[in-house]
Amino acid sequence: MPERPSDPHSPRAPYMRVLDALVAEIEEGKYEPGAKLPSEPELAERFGVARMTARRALRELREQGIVETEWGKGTFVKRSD
Amino acid sequence: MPERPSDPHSPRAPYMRVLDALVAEIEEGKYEPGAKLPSEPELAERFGVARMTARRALRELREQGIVETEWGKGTFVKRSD
Amino acid sequence: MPERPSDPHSPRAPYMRVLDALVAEIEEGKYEPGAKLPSEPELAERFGVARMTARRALRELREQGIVETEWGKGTFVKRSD
Amino acid sequence: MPERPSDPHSPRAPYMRVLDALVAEIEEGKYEPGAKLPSEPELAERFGVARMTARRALRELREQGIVETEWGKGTFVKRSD
DNA sequence: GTGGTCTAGACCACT
DNA sequence: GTGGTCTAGACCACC
Repeated sequence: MPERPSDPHSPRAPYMRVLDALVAEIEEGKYEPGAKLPSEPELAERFGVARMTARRALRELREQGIVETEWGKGTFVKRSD
Repeated sequence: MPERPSDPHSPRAPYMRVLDALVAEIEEGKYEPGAKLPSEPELAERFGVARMTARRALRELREQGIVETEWGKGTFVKRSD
Repeated sequence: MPERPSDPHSPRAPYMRVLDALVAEIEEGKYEPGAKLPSEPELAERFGVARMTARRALRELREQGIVETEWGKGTFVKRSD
Repeated sequence: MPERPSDPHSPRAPYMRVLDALVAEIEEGKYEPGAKLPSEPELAERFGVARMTARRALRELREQGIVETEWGKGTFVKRSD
């Protein structure tokens, strides 16, 4: 449950828009546990942001324990939810 | 299977982990001058990395003058330390 | 299935046994045009030969224009049969 | 797509083809001292090789002291020729 | 957006 | 059966 409504009145960093969208899609089950998220370039293009921004969103997801990243392979939704 | 093939948060890149381990073992005398190091596939399996990563560590050892590589034979600890 | 029985009386180089078997399988359609042949280690194990022997058979197939090899990818049955 | 990504029968490995071409262009003055070489992905596409192969050629140029690489910026022809 | 590192797998050249 | 090179793609650290 997103306790983070994207309030257009409160300035919100672009990476949070990506983050929120990914969190929502994971919760909706679009990306099931174990599934691979889109690559950084794909996320960047899809959300119309710089690659750094996509990376930052993924890092946030990682630090929140929602996904796991494996070098050279990709970023995956954690199974141990 | 290695539980965590490589931790992106680790302060040292995977190839440095392999490098450090080999340097330590050579210094400890596990591999004496003239001795043959394990083959690249063996190192890869032992450290849970791709062969290219094992190769990267061996290249570093070679450039540091610690080992010598002979085509089709293997990598050996240098005698002229 | 092998229409080229390996006659123990006529001395036949080991690589030719592999070669004959592969030619037969390609003609039988086991490997269709564009299909990937087994890798060198796989052929070596399957026929109980050294890897060099498997390689030599593949090279022969290549020189006969039956297959094409792409570096880093594999060996494939030619489409322009 | 490149018609023949790399010919295994070629006397020179693919990375040497890239290396030779770059050396020639630098000597011809196409890239003057201080100039930036094309990026790795660009070289890879131009020569029809994998990025690692383009990198291999650049590494050779670097070790020969012909170019310098700056992190996150690019590879440049050395001024102190 | 670059160069740096990594995965996983293939074939090549040589001993 | 080793080290050498290659493919095709990923993420990382830095500018």
